[in-house]
Amino acid sequence: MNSGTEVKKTSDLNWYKSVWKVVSEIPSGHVLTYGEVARLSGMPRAARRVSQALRRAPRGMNVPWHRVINSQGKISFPEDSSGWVRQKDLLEEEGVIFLKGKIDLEQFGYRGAVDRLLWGDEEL
DNA sequence: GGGCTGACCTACT
DNA sequence: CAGTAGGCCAGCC
Repeated sequence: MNSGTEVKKTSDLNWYKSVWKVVSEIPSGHVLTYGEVARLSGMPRAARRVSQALRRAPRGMNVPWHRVINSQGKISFPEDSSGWVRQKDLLEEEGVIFLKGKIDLEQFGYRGAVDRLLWGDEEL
């Protein structure tokens, strides 16, 4: 039999797949934070790892990486980078609104979407 | 094996 | 609301 060290590697790859799946489930016009994706993937403390998983995502999978932002409601790229512009453009095309460079997570985040489904727009 | 890095998070000031 | 500090996890040198 093989040693247990190889199992760990498989486990990591398996987790990456979970991340890609979770991100792919994000509906258009909505966003999730890295922390939420990490939690939904079964590793609440691995928010940092999510960014790396997204970078390693295969092109053919069509993972909507742009729908993942940081907990401040902002894009986690440097503002002078092309990635920042690209992500902002993609989100705005889906109807996401930037206010002072930030996205209102109560409105476009997962929690906000659920709240509107349950309560409507009254408690805004 | 030790230390640095990163598309991060939370808590505190 | 903005800035700082400590913590977390895995990949890379």
